Amino acid sequence: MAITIKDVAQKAGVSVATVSRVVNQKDIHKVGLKTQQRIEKILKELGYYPNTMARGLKTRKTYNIGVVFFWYEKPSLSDYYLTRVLDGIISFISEKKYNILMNTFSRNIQNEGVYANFVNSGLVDGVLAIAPPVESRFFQDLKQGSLPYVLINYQVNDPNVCFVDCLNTQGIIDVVDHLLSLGHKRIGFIAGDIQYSKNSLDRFNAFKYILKKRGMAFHDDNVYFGNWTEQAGTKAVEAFWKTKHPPTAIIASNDIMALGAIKQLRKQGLRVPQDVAVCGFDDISSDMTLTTVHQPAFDMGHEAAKMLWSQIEKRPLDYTHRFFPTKLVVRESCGYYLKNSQDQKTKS
Amino acid sequence: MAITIKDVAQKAGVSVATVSRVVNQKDIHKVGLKTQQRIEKILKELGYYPNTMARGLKTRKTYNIGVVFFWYEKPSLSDYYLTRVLDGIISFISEKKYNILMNTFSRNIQNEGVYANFVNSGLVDGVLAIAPPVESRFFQDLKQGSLPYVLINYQVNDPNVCFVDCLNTQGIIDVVDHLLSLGHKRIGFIAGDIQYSKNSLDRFNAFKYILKKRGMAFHDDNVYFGNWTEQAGTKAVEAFWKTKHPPTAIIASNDIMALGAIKQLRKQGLRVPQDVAVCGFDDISSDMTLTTVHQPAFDMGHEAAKMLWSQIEKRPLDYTHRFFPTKLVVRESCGYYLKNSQDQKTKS
DNA sequence: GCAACTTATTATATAGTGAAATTAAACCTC
DNA sequence: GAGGTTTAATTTCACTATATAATAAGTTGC
Repeated sequence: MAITIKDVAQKAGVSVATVSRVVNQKDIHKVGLKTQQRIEKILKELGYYPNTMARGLKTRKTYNIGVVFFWYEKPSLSDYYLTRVLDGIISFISEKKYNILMNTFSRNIQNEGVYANFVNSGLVDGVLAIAPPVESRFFQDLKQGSLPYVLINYQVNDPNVCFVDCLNTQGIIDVVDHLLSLGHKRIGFIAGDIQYSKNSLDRFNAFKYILKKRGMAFHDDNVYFGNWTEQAGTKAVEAFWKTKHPPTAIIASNDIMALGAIKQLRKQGLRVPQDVAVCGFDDISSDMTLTTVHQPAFDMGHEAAKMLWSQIEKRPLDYTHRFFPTKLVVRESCGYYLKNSQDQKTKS
Repeated sequence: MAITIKDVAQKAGVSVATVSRVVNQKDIHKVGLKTQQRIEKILKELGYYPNTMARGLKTRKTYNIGVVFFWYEKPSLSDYYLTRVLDGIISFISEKKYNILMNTFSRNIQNEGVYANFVNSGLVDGVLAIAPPVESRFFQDLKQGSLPYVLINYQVNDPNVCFVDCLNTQGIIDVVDHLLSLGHKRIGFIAGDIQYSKNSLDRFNAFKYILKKRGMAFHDDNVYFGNWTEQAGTKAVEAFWKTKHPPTAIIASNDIMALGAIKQLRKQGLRVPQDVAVCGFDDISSDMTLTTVHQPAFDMGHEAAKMLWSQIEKRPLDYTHRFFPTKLVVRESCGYYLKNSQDQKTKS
């Protein structure tokens, strides 16, 4: 059995209240100096560590923050900008002496009650939700609960709800404009899943918007709806090249799908970027040749954590929303100027 | 204020014990069917969720497992095989309905008391430690505590201590033999920090061992002791090329340092692999051209989690140690045959 | 046939669980 | 004895476990 505050009190010949004061250095002026020192000595001798459960029960404070992310086929951090978001969160939160309680839910299966339990069980002081599914039960439970929370990569119209996001629309505009400036007339788009992902929807809408604004036609058969995986990228290329007019450039809603697309293009004997230009989104930096839209994931995680912390500790909040600019990173995968779609030349 | 079991009991006109039985489905035969149904209805109506703190206090069970990793300059998941280890852990643990409580400590600073607090606070049912520092205070606290724990990437002689590791020695032997077979006579070695990392030490010792066994000379000035970072890789190359006899091949103790080395080599006008062959360790797959030793990080994480879970749930444990084989992955960064160190040709 | 006694079922009351807050009390000092 | 300092006792937090009580139905003895 572990040492309790009672044991310490008994050995010191004082009450538990006195020990508690010394341990927490709270109302310490109510404890005499010599008793204080005696208790401190015994604390070390016995190796006492307060029980978090008991303390949490009384104080309603756990120093845990819940971090939730969602998966498609299986939970995974690897294939994702997710890791950098987490790094940002960790860097802020660990400095503030909080723990991170990680939890992950399926994006498709709506486990009734599981979310609510997580939110209402008193295990965490607040929640950071990374790219939660649209219209999800999870989101409802979060709203109904009394816990502070911050959404990452999700925008809400409610001015009271805290979130951080990147400027998806501008990111897509940049990459489309870049491709147009290279002379591309027909751009394929690989979307993430529109149904569950807010980011995906935003990026897709931005794509349609900017095409129209630039006076370009939008072709249904040059769009593929994937699920963020590499396989989705390969499938998209297969689909595009079954149509009469395959694109000369492809924008994928994330880097993973872009890499999948490149793989499939090469398999079909097409060169990147000579035959087809490919761009991604996220900048996961696992491939140093991919043109992509950089998302400042670390900063977003850091800022979200800060927002949550401010709420938990009841500090003044400068803003409830925060948008981060993206940055177009031009690399080799679309670095060529296109005279026309038949005859392609390299730019010196 | 959140709904408590008392509220439910009051509304249902029964005692709290009865409600507890229904909530946990424990000793449920002691509750009449109609009372059961009535309570279940009220449970939903009021939206009751048990308080984890109160429950944990009584039952001594939290359904949290602590995952600890260590950093050098700042906490980070990105630059590492760490992410895959975590994926393995998550994949097992989330299926078992446990939460992951992540905590990270500095490798250099020994924060007295902090580890012990983490181990003894009753917040977690067990601990997974990823590559803990050698001879660390953390390790002592873990041993002294009564929590079950499993070490990842750390071997201990004690048959009662659970750990998983990869076969570092064989990995290094494979890569050395590969380089020797390509004709290299002078191999540089970039070690991780020997002082704090068990893996690093094992790999370095393996390197010395196999050189001797193959009848090759070991040169002190062809060894550099880094700290796993990219910068360490660049520094190593700088150091090697200041000596009289720079190596024709370099083995780095992890991929990050190998990539740093390649960067610096190119900066100095040397070609990889034509002029210098470079190999890494881990297979972080952020660069598809690097020859490296693959470490089955996912499986290791998965297995470690399973071991821990078995201990926590008092299931029979098949073994306390588990070693995973590595696999040499030959890619471009060392793909050439060397006739002699002056005159190099490519193999067709 | 009725009280008394079983036996099984169902519900309640009570005692922890460790720590913190609140209230009460003891102890000085002047 | 007032006033301040220091310590103690008690209650609270939400929940679970254990022991005990109540209830009901059936069985037996006389």
